[in-house]
Amino acid sequence: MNKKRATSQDVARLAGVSRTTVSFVLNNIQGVKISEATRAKIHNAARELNYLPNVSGRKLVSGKSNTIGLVLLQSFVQVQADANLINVMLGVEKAASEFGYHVLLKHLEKNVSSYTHLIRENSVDGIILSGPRKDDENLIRMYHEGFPVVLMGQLPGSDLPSVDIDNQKAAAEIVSHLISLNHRHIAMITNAPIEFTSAQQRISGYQEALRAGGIEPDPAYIKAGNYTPESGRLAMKVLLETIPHLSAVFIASDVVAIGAIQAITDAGLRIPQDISVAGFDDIPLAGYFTPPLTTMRLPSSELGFAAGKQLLRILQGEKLETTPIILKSDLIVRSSSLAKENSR
Amino acid sequence: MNKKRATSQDVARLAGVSRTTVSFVLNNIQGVKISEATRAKIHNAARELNYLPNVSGRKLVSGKSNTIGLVLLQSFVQVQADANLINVMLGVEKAASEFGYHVLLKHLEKNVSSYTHLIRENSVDGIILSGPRKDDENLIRMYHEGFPVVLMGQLPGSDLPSVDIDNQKAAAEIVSHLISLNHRHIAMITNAPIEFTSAQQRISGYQEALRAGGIEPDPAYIKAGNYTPESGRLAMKVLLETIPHLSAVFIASDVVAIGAIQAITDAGLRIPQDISVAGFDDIPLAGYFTPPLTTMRLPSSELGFAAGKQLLRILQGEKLETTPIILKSDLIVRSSSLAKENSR
DNA sequence: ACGTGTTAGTAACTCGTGTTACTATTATTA
DNA sequence: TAATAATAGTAACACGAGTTACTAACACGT
Repeated sequence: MNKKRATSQDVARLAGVSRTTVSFVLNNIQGVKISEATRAKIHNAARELNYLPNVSGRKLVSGKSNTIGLVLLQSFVQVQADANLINVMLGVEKAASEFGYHVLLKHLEKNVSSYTHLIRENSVDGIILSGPRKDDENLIRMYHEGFPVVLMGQLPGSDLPSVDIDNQKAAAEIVSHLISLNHRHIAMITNAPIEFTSAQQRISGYQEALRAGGIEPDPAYIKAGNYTPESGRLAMKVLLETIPHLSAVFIASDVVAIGAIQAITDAGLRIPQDISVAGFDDIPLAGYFTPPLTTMRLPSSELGFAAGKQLLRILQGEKLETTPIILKSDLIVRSSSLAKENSR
Repeated sequence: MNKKRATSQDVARLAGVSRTTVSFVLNNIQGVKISEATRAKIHNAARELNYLPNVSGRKLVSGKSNTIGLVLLQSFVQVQADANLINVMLGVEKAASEFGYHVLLKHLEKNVSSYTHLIRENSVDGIILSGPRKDDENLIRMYHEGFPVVLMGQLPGSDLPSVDIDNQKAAAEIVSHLISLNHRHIAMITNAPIEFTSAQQRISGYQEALRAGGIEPDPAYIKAGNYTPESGRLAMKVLLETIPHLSAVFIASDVVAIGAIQAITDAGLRIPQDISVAGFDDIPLAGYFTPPLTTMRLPSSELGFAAGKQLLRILQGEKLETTPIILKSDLIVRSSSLAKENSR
């Protein structure tokens, strides 16, 4: 059935040389003298036998796996709702394959610290951790023991290498946009439960922008979403019922926003004439919402690519400053936000 | 910096036994007599040293990598637009981890046959191929040489193991739904360029349903989409301009559908009063379109899980019939489809 | 006392590769 | 011509496990 795959021994035999020479030639080792003639013989033999080095053997001696782990700690719903995640993953994969690395995918909803196994058993050389949790004391210890890790998203108070967007600044920017349209009563729905770092940072940005615009933030204006459209619908319903004069809402996730939009429409209000809506993420469908959604575009595949590259640098032994890499996001203005008439 | 990880030799030394004994005990080999006392000593030593077997060493002798490859052949836009893909991926990962396998992720937009390397160099034991191309003659040869492969989606005319939905039946089902609502002039927009198998199968289903309803299919009623909302918008625009009496449209992708919906709305027509719309996929946002979209729900994570499980069965040496595994999809009726008044 | 079994364990080999240290041959120089 | 250097290549070891074939020690029955 399955023909035995050729080993370097087979190549050596066919070329009439030693295995050592084969290794030297095929790996193109510098500073070793081998005649052009034998080199050619070896290359021919390798081609004829369809030889590919067995990675296990190679790994064993090198101690490296040439593989990086991409570990997703998000819950299943969270992963499902994150339309940008696939881009992040492909970005990581792209960075890895440019360096000749493979990507091992791991989803750990529970048993959250078992990713350490991956490194300790030498399945991967390093890990990109998406969705790190604050309560993961394991992680910081690992890092200080020298485990190569790069975080997607930040862990406040730690000095681990990370790649992220500036959530606070991005949130501030889009809320400023709403303020510049004369809105004063601006509510917010978070992307995630408020204990999550990204939610907190986006809240901070929202508050920062309000203060900069001379508006005192009111906690009652903030409701928590949890990734899903339904959570947005419910949060928006509450906001509409409890906040008078509401004229704009910033929803820190496009997916949550579509639920909020439905709640607004169901309440008989028009977007943007009665209420302006701004989202966050710029998922591929955002431009096709009713109405098309003003939002912040995140550089998702760039995030993945940067994280991959950063990890590979670490693996290559480069010493690099541990300042987080922050990529910038762009305000995309569409028709869901509109200058407020003085009426309402 | 990075403390050397313990080897089985270290464990043996600490327990005062030979490495062989350590291997026997930790792998719980049946039919080997080792006293309870030594067993305990070894387990204690292993725990104390935090011992994990190095996979490279293990792979080398076993010839197995305990890893399966998940290879995506879709183009970047195709991946981005496929909101269900992430579920498929997690489904595969779940199946793999239940069997103690890892998942290697590979995206090959070009250089499409280089996935064979993965197996030949022993990086993975088998492959799940998502988005197989018909022109990949490589693939069939590989399969007959005994390479373990499972396809996501079918390759017509081949007998490779595959996991898929019944595209034709699902399309027929949703078109029948439209017919049951008295629609007679039903157009279609494909999910992908028509050379793609899934597009062809869905077209067949559409035509089958029409014929079953006593309607002769008209090629002019079919336009091709290419994964994106924009392609749906353009296709729908053409349909609206060229097809008289049009009262319903089946769009074989929810993402493409949202573009079509925009085109319909832009033309001043109402959904579903003027035109009924049905999609395909039931992406998480489909219930929040304006109006909520009637569509077919695909068992995406089940597809991934089934594919993973099937591959693992093959790797376990089970001989199984090569009939494709077909999972069923469900009609989800929402408000974008409505019975036709006799007026229009 | 002798052979036979059983128990508890180990030495030595294997997997496929990378790499160090060494040798045999030929060419060059004093 | 003898000493030296350069060239072309190899033997032997290492990596960390799994596994086969073997042995030493003791118990048992006759």
